[in-house]
Amino acid sequence: MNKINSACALCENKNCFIQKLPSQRLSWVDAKKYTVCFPKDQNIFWENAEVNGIHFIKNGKVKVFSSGLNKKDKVVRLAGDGHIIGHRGYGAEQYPVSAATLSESTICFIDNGSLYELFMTNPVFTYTMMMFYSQELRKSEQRAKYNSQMSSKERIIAALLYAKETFGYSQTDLNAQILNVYLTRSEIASIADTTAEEVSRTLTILESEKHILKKGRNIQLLNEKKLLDLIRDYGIYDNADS
Amino acid sequence: MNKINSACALCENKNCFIQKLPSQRLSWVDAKKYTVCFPKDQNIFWENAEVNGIHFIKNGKVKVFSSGLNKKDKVVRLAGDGHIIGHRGYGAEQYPVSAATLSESTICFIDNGSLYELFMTNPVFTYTMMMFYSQELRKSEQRAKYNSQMSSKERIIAALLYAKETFGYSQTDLNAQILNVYLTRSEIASIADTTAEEVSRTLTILESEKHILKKGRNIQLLNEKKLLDLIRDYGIYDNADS
DNA sequence: AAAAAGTGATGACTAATGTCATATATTAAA
DNA sequence: TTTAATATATGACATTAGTCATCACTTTTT
Repeated sequence: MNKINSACALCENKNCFIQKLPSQRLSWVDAKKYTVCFPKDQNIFWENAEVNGIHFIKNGKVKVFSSGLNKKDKVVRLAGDGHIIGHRGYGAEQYPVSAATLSESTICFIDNGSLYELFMTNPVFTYTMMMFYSQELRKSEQRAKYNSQMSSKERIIAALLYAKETFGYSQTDLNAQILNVYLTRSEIASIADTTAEEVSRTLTILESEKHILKKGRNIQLLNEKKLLDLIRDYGIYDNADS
Repeated sequence: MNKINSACALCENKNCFIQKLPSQRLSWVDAKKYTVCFPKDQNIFWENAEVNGIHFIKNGKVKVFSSGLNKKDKVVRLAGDGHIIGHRGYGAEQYPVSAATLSESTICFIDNGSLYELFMTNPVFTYTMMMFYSQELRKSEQRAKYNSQMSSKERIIAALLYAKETFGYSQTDLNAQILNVYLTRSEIASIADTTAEEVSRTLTILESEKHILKKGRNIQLLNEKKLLDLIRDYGIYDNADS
């Protein structure tokens, strides 16, 4: 967790939201931001903690989740390079969710005050940010819709494709389409709104149907298009863009 | 559907978002907006139609819904006086949802171009709007969370309380807490992510438990607090504000 | 290497809730 | 008013998916 600030202008991550600011503004951000490298499986912020700003993922893998009372945690979102986290809390007193790293991750933080200054002086930036929220809202409700209409099997497939969408395939073995993230059965279950047992069973079925291959802790998607076809009726990826 | 424009400055609805603009800006809006009175059960906009702007409910009752393929429509949101509709679509090509009136409603419309001008020249307005989106996102995910953790009975109670939250009680009989909106069993089911039959059954049970009273087409909440207690564990109304 | 902790797979069982069928109200239309 | 159309209530049944229990397999710790 060392502070490792560097100049936004030189940042290799051009998907970052901050890059949408006028370039002369970037050095101002450099002075305000706070960049930290988190090891794997570390909380970035906690549900119900005070909201102090927004986090920008320079690189890494993050899950955003909220805790049910009796039941297990619910993974609300996966986020990777260039994505924002903590924006759900922005404008509220406390975070409605927690965030934790799924792998070592470098994350930049900008505090509320600095953000407000940016928002007040850069209408296009603010507008872009607002459009991002609008899009997130659409996605959230899209997901709510298919959660209520899909079978557990379909939701599990959707969760696998979502993980692929967010983190892509492993770069070590480019030909094999191996998900570039390790998620426990419980975590997949949580994304897919079901139980770990159901995920185990379903993955076994999907493997027997030659849709996936379980490779140790990792999952290979043998035919992404076919998987997509199994759930396409719901129009999930119609307005996908992240 | 007559155009019935009037001055925003004189509008009795002070909850409207437009009222957050500097007062000298309101007459500018007057020239741009388009106010229409819709009869009951009329579509305001359609899913997949081109998005041309945002609608502001001056007064009335509206449901926002999206159509599943095989299954029935899903009610995404209820909206009343002062609420915005169509903001989900803003920034996208097409509306992800439809909106229809549940009662006669007067609705003001502002086109994309005018909105953009407002957003570029009124940072506080834009910021407020962004915070609204942020809040809607929190609510949407809060709802997704409890949809996945509550029983159907609890979700139906939550739907009733949501209708109360949005439209309040009937003004004709102030002492009786009669929901100020008529929703079919199917519509309630759609809000509560269940079936019309389950709603019928559950309402009968809730009546036998003296929590509600079915009065013809309307529903009376006999003890709102008790109903709230039945679902409070989920923290649904913790950050409620609409 | 052995032990312990965590994770995954799978069978048996249960409970919740969706589906279907039918009867009954209620509202709208003829 | 009669008829038709729509909405609601309720029973019987089917099915999905959750729960519990057990075993096997991995990874980490000692």
